[in-house]
Amino acid sequence: MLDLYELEQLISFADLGTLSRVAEAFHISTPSVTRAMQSLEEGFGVPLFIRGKNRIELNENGQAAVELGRKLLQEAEDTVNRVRMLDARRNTIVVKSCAPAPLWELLKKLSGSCPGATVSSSICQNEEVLAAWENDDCDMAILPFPIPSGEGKTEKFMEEHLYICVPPEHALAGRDEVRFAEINGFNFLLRTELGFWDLLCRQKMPASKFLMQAEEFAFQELVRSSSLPCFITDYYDVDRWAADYGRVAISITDAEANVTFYIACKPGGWPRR
Amino acid sequence: MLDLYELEQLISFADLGTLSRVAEAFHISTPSVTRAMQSLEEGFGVPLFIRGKNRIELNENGQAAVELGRKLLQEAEDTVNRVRMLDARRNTIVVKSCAPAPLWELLKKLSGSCPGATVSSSICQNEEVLAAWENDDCDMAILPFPIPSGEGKTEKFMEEHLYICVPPEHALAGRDEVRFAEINGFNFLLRTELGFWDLLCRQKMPASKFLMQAEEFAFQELVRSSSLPCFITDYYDVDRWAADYGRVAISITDAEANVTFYIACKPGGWPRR
DNA sequence: TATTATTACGTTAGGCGTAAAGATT
DNA sequence: AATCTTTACGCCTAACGTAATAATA
Repeated sequence: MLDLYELEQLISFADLGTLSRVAEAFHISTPSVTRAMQSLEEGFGVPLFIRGKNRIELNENGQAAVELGRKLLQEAEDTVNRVRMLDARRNTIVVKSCAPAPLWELLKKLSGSCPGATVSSSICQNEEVLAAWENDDCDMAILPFPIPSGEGKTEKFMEEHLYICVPPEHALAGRDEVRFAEINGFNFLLRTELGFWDLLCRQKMPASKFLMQAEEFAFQELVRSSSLPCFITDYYDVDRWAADYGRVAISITDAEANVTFYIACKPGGWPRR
Repeated sequence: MLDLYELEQLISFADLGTLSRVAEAFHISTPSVTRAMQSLEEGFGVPLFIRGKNRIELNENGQAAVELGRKLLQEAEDTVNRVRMLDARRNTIVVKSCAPAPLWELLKKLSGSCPGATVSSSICQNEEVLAAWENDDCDMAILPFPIPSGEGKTEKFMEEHLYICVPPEHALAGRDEVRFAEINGFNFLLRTELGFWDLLCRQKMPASKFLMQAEEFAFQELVRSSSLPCFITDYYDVDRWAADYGRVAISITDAEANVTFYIACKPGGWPRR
C-alpha cells in the first residue's frame, strides 16, 4: 500500500535534489529518507532511482512517479478538505443581507433560537444576495422585496425608515420632512458596509458626494465635530440618537426610503441532522 | 497525513457495515479497526461516525469521506499502475507483424542484437498492424507494403513466396506452377494465426473452404494423412518440406502470392535509456 | 446468550536516530 | 576536508492482539 508520507518525501527529493536536504526539510534523519525511498520503490515494484555510490537521482520511472504523485497528494488533500468544508458548511448558518439593521435583528433572534450555531453573515448588494440565495450559497437571505423562492419560505421581516440628521444651524434643520430630490447635491457622511442603502443613496442623489467612513468610532467623531449631514434610521431611537450628537432628525418621505425587508430561509432546521 | 490503509478500512466498513467484519476481512483484530477509525477521524479533523454504546455508523461526513475516499484509493492504485506500465512498456519491444515468417526472422535478429529485452509479439491483419503503428502501440511493425512513417524509418525486410503442396496423386501434382484462379474451389488445410495470408487466401479463392488448424502437431498429422492440399512458402526449403510429407510443391505465380515485407522501427535504440 | 464497540494492558515488531563506512568532488 | 548515500546497530515508541468491560438485541 502506497504511503503518502513517503510519496511526499519523494516529491520533496525531486524539488530539492538530495536526500540530505529532504531529511532537513522533514526534520528527520537521512537514513529515514533512504529507507522511505527504498520502501517506495518496493511499493511501486519498479526502480525509481539511478544510484551511484554517493549519488542518487530519479530515473524515468521516478520522474513519472513524481508527476503522478503530485497529483495524488493534491487529491488526498482535497479529499480531507472537502469533507471538512462539508462539515463546516453543515454546522454554520450562512446569512446574506442587503442591509445591517435586519441582519442585526436576525442575529439577535438566532442567538436565542440556535445558541450553539456558528453564523457566517455578510452584507452585500441585492443582486449578490439574490445570486447567493439561488446558488444555495446561503441559508438565509434578507432583501428589500419579496424573494422568489421555490424551496424554503419567504416572509415579511421588518420595516426600516430612513432619516437625515443635521446640525440645528443647517439649512434644512427646521424641516419636518424632506424628499431625496431636495437633498440631492448636499454632501453626506456615510458609513461603509451599508449594503443596498449605499447604492440607493447614490442613485437618488447623483449630485451628492459621500464621505465614506469604515470605522464606527471615526464616523461618530465626524458626526460630532463636522456639520455635514448624515443618515439614521428608525432601527434606532432617531430623536434620542440625533440629540446625543446635538442634531435633529428629519424623515425622508420617498417610498424608497421606507423599506420593508423580507427574509427567506432554506428548508431543514438547525442543527442540520 | 491521510493513511490509505485506514481509508481502505473505512470503505470496507461502509460496505460491510460492522467493524468486526472489517477486522475479519483484513485479518486484524477489532481493536485495530477501532483505532484506525479513530485515527482517521483525527486526520479528517471532523467526526465521521455516530456512535452508540455498541453500535457505530457513518454520519454525513463519513459518507462523504467514503465516496471521496473510493476515488482517492482508485487514483492511488492508478498512480502505481501507470508507473509500472511505463516501466514495462519501456523494457519490452512490442512487435506487430502481418505474417509469421518475417516475425520469426525478426525475433531471431533481436535475440542477437537485444539479448536481454523482453519482446511482446503478435500476428494480426494489416489494418490492425497499421493502427498499432500509428497509435504508438508498437515499436516495430511488419507489413507487406512500404509503411508511411513520419517518425522512425521503414525499409525492405524480406521476401516470401507462396506455394501449394499436394500429394503426388492430386490432379495438380504434375503442374510446374499455378494461379489462384485455378485452385479456387479446392478445399485447403490451413494453419490459424497466419495474419494477412489468411485473408488473402479467402479473397483470392472465395469458392474454397479452409479447414483451420490451430495446433502445429495436428496440422502436420493432417497433412501427412489426408490428401487435402495445403500451403507452404519458401521461408522453408519447399522441396524438402514437401518431400518430408510425401508431397510436391507448386509455385503460385500471382503477384499477390509473392510478397515483399517491409519493417518500420520507432526511433530510440534499446534498451531505452 | 450472542454480537458488538471500546478500553486496558502487556508484548513485540518495526521505525527512528546515532554511529560508522564507503565514495565522490 | 566536506558532502552524500547507505549499512549496521541499539533503543524505544507505537501498533498489535488478548483479555476484559459494557451494552444491546
